[in-house]
Amino acid sequence: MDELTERQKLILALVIRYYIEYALPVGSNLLVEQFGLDISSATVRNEMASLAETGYLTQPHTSAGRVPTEEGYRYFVRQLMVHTDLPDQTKRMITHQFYQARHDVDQWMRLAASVLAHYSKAASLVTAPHPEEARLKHLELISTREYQVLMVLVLVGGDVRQQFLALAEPLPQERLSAVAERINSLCRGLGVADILRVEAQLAPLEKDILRIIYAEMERSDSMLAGEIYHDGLTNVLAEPEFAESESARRAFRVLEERALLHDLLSRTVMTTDVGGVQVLIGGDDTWDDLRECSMVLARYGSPGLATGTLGVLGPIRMAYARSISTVRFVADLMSNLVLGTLAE
Amino acid sequence: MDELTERQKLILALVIRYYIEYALPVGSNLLVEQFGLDISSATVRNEMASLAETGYLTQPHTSAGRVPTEEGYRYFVRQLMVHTDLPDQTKRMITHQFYQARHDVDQWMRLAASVLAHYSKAASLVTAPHPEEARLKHLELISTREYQVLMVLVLVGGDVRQQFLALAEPLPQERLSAVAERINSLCRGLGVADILRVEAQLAPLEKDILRIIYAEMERSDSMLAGEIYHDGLTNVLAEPEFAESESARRAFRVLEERALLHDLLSRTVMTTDVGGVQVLIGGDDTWDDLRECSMVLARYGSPGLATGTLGVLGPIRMAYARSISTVRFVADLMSNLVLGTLAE
DNA sequence: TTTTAGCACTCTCGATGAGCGAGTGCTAAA
DNA sequence: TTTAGCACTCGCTCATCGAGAGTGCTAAAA
Repeated sequence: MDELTERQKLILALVIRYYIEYALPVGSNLLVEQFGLDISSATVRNEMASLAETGYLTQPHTSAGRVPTEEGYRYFVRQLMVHTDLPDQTKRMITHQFYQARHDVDQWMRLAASVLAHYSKAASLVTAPHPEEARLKHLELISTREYQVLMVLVLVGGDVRQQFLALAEPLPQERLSAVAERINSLCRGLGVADILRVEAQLAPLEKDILRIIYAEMERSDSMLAGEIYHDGLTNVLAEPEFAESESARRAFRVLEERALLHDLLSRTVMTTDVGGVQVLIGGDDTWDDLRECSMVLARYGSPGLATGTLGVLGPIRMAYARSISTVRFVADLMSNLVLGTLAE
Repeated sequence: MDELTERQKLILALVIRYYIEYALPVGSNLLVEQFGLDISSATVRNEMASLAETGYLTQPHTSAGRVPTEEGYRYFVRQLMVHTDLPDQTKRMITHQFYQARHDVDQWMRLAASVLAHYSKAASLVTAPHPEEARLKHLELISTREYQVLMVLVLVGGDVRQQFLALAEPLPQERLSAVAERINSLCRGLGVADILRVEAQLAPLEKDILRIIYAEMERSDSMLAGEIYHDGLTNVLAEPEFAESESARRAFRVLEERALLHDLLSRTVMTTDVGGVQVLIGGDDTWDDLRECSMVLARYGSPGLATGTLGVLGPIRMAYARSISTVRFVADLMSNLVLGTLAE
C-alpha cells in the first residue's frame, strides 16, 4: 500500500501544500526554489512523473505544472498531513464565546456555524443535538383557544417539539393537565417502540393524544434533526474554483437540498465514532452532487443521550489541516456543552 | 410627476419587459419587430432618447441598446406594471400544501420559503411570526438532570422559548412544578413592562426565575425574530448578473449578515401595513450591500398578536409582477394561518 | 409639427494569430 | 542515481480586424 519513498512523500506533501494555498499548478522549478530543496528540478521532475504514474498527481495539460488528484488528497490526509491544533489563545476565545451562550441551544448552533465558517474559511453546517432514539421525558398540554391546544413534547436529551392540536370540543385547562399528567406518569422514559403499549390503559381522548405523540416521536426518530444551521457560504464563493456561478450552484445545491443533506450526514457520519473526524473528498464516488467539493464532518454529543453533526464544506482544494482541527475542536466543545460540563 | 406620454410609457414598459426576460440591452429595431409596433424604429429611437434624458433608461455604451435605470424600474413598478395574480390552480395547490403543514410552525416557514423561491425564481426569506410585545402565556420547568432544568416559556402568540438553567442545589420536579405554577398564576398575560411588578410577592428562588424570564422576554422583544428561513439561493446564482462570483458574494453577504437582515426587515417593513407589499429597488440609496439587488417584502400575521416578515431577493432585473403576486399571496395565506391557529 | 427613411459613425464581440514563458521529457554526462 | 542541457509543447496574453447591432443626425415625407 505504502509504496512511496520518503522523498516522494515530501514532494507530494509540498505540492499539495502549495496548491492548497495558491490554487496554481506547481512546477518542478517553483517547488525547488520555493521550499529551498537541495535537489535539482530534474530530480523533482522524475519524482513527479512517478507520482503521476501512481495516480497522486496529474497535469491539467502537457506543459503545465502538477496538480493533486483526489487520490493524492486522500493519501495526504491519511498519511502525510501534519496534524495541527488551534492555538491555545484561539481555543480560549472560542470557549469563552460558547460559555456566554451556554443557556441557549439556538445560540450554540449559530455560534458553532459561525466559528467553523470563520476558522476553516469554508461553508459550515451544524445540526442540533438530537437523541438517537426518541424517548419521552415530559408532555405538556396548554389551552390556547377554545378548540385549540399547544402540545409541548420534551424528549430525553433536551429536544423540544411543539405542535398545535385542534379539538372536537372545548376542554378546560384542568382537564388537559390531567390528561398530560396521566400520560406522563405512564410513559415517562419510554421510547418510540414501547410507547404504544400503554394504549390499552387509556381513555379515548388520551389515546388520540398518545397517537399524535407517537407520530411526532417517530418523525423525530427518522430524521437526523430539524433545522440545519449554516454559515460562510460566501467563503466558498471566494474560491477560484467557484468563480463561475455554474460550479458554485452545483455546490450550493447540496446545502439547499435538505433531503440530500440529511442523507449525507446520517449515512456518512453515523459510521464514525463521536470524537472522530470524517473527511469526504470529492464526494467519494457516492455523492455525485459533491464531486467538486470536500467535506470535513464530525459527530458531537453523547451517544445514547443526544448527538448532532457538524462540519464544513469547501472545494476539494481545502485547507484540510485547518478544517480538521477546527471541526475537531468545535465538536469536542459542543460535546461538553451537551454534557453540561463546560469548563472555562 | 407624470410627464410621460402614453407612447413613452408603452415603450418603457416594453423595454423593461424584454430586459427582465432576456437580460440584454434592447434596441429600437428589436423592439419594433419583437412587439409588432406600427411606428418606425426611428420614432422609437427618439422616444428612447427622451426616456434616457428623463433618467428612466440608459445605455451601457454608445452603440448598444437601452437598459432600464433604477428609476426606470421604480416608475415601472409604481405606474406601469400590470398587476397579475397567481393562477387559481396554483393558489389552490399552495393552499393545500400549507393546509397539510398547518400544525407545525417550523414546517410553514420552510414551506413558505420554498414556495416563494420557486414561484419568484429568486432567493426567499421568511421570519417566524412574532408578537410585537412579548407577553407570558405559560411557564414550565422540567428537571432534566440533577443540577439542570429546562425552562420552557410559551408566549402569547405561540412563540416558544427554551433555555437550560443551572441550579445551585438539586431540586425535585415537584418543587419545580410548584414554582412554575406560582409564577404562572401571578404572571399569566403580563407583558415585559409589567412582569417585574410581582417580584415582591415571590420567594428568592422564584425571583431568580422571574428575572431570567424577564431577560428572555426582553430579548425576544428587541429582536425581530429568531431564525430566518431562506431558500432558493441557487436561483440567484443562475442570473447572469451574478455570473462572476464577486457580485454573487456581495448579494449573499446580505443573507448571511443576520444583524443587517434584521435591521433591514424591521426598518423597511415595519413602515408597511400588513397586506401591503414593499418593493426595494437597488437598495434605495440606504442599503449599500443591496446596491445590486432588489427585494419584495411583506409583513404577515395579525398586528397586536403576532407578525412576521417574508419576501424575496433577486437582481434588480427581477420579475417584479410575478414576485409581487407571489409574495402577496403567501403573505395573505400566512396571515390566515396565524389567525386561524394562533388567535386567542 | 411629427414621423420616417437613409446614412455615417461608434463600439462591442468573437475570431485569428503571434510571441512569450513556464514547464516538461529526454539524453547524455557527472 | 543525479543533474545539466535542450528541444518541444501548449496555454495565456495581447493586438488586430471585420462583422453586426445600434445610435444620432439630417432631410424628406406625411
